[in-house]
Amino acid sequence: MALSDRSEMVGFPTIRDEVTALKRERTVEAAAQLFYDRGYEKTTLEAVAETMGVTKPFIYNHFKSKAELLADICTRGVSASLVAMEAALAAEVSPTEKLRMLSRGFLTAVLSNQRYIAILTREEKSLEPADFERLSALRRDFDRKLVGLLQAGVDAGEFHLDDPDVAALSIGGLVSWAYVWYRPHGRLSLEALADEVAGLILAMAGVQTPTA
Amino acid sequence: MALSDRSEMVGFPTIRDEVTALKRERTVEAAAQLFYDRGYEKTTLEAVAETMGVTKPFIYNHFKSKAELLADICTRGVSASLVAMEAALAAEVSPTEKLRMLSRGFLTAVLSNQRYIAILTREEKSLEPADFERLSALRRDFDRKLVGLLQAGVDAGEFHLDDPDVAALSIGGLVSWAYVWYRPHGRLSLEALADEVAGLILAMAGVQTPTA
DNA sequence: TGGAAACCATACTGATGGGTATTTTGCAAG
DNA sequence: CTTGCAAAATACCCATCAGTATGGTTTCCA
Repeated sequence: MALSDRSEMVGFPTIRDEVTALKRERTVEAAAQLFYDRGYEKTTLEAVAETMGVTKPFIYNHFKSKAELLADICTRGVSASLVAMEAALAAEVSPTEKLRMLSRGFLTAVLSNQRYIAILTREEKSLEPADFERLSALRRDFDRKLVGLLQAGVDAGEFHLDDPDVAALSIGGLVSWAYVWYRPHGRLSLEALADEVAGLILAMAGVQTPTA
Repeated sequence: MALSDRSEMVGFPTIRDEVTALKRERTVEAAAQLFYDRGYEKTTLEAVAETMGVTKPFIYNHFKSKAELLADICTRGVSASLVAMEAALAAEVSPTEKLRMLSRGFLTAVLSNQRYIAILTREEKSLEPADFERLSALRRDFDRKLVGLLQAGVDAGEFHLDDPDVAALSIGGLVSWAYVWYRPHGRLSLEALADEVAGLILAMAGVQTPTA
């Protein structure tokens, strides 16, 4: 109502918006930690608020429902994976090197978003139908692109695969499942792990290079 | 109290016990279907009872809590996987053939227990701590045995792997994740799928056999 | 410095659902 | 037919929690 309504000046004002964004971010982080540790349905928004030192209405000022918070969390892991996919596909290298890049980038995306990936996997039934559909579409997009990459490698004579569809699903599963067993301070660094896994995936694709 | 108390005559009486077992089994099946479709926390025991044409106390006559029902469901998938593992290890064949047997058997176990595996993966946070620990131990046992098999293959010069631990986790993930994408009446039969996946896993292990 | 608006806390509501006390039913033996 | 018992149904309790109405407090600007 006020004349000095800033919300119309798109792209301009910031301080306030940045504060708002920060609060959203902190809320997502706190919620993700608890959803990851205890599960979505067993986590109350009051518990989330408590770990942040605020109360429930604080959350409702930034998210319209618990499910919206969940959707925000779930979107992150999928988006990161898709970014890795796009980066690999955009590189001007052979299919073999694209698959290596993808494997490393995808695993890195999954593991540096471990909580978010875990929550998506476990709690997808709690998403609003619209969000569920949106995320499913992103996953299908990822799978489609992976099949395309594998097929290109087969056509180029670099990969040897009977069935690129099954291979794509297998690779997707191998990497996606890593959220289950990965521990941040384990024996191998994320880098070393990414190299190992990329080697396994290339071997699976039938690339004619004996294991490094 | 009655003199003719049959419950003491272990190994004998059956009809009544079989009826009880049947009721438990039907309850588990109905619950698994709903837990799988809607999620554990979003499924009420009343809904489970309704699909069976009974009411809630019926369930409480056979299970002491909702969590016990969940534990029963979750145990099935892990047990089936372990059976497949034992069968492969017991066979008197080369590591390569053991790994092929294991791959086929493990995938078959996962996919013919698709609902149970999905529920275990998604709802493990809702298990009683004791059940969670018991199932975690079974999974660790499975992983340990898989590492052992891979190491034996490396030692025999049949497999070529830098890091059997990472390879074991990768194989475990590849197969376990299949519950996500498998559809019973899809393009490939379970048999054909098992062959495909076994081929991919052998390639990943560095077995020197060009893809079939 | 005044004033308003955004923001957040306190306190509440309403519905849901796990679990149970009590009653009823049905079956089996006498 | 009747008595007895197991098992299931009806009806209930109560703790929990998503979401909200209201009132105080800080912040931002004139």
